[in-house]
Amino acid sequence: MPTAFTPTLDTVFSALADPTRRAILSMLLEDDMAVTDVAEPFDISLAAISKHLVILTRAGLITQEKRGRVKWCKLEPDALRAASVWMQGFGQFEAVNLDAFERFLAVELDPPKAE
Amino acid sequence: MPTAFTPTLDTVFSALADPTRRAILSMLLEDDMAVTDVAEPFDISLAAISKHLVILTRAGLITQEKRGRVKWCKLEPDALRAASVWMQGFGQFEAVNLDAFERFLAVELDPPKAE
DNA sequence: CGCATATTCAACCGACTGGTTGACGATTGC
DNA sequence: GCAATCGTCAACCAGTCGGTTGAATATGCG
Repeated sequence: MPTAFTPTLDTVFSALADPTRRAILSMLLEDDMAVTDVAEPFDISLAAISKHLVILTRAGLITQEKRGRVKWCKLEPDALRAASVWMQGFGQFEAVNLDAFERFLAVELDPPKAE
Repeated sequence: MPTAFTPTLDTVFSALADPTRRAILSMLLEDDMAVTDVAEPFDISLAAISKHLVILTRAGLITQEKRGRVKWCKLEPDALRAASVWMQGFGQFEAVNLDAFERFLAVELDPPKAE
């Protein structure tokens, strides 16, 4: 049974490290999809896709809901927040010599625009 | 020899997927460090740390410069930009909140500091 | 009911990972 | 010169990863 997974930076970053999984996430940005439809554009087996979806689920990046015999995959972008925050701790790295907390405040007051 | 590494999302995310490597990056936020000093707080061999530093270098997250017999490690936070932008595509996470920052502190700045 | 569809399970495979140890080249300092 | 220090290299190991195939489990449909 799906015990309550507690996504960590480890699981999130390693889930994101695979290009197939990132592509799946991008697809789910458009809309929820069934497992078979997720698999369709890829050249690998359905079982392999199923495993990727398990990994994304354990990372909290998607949820899956079974309706009838179809399992729908839904993006959960909130799971990226902790990782994003972690990275932003490094992002504002100007010449100023800020410690981690000051840097965080700077990010919070003036969030970087993803250009 | 400055082999032109072309850091990809793959290399960056998989570099970030390891807690030891994230801890190293956090340590380098404070200041540049020699390899031996990077290794000091960890319970693993110097050779293992050296391998981690190679992975961080190939991801573009740090650079290393040898002065005398000491090799200095320097954080290169710009390498996070592409990954950060990619993640921003999924969530309009507005300004980060304090909960998220506390998780950042608890999880990532917890590991032992090198003095 | 019986068959097709949707998805996972189980076993297996080769490649990669993170770790070890010991030897090694380079540099420093007595 | 010689010994200690800094860091990497090479070989090895156990475990994980991404993939396969084939069987199994649900569910829907005619």
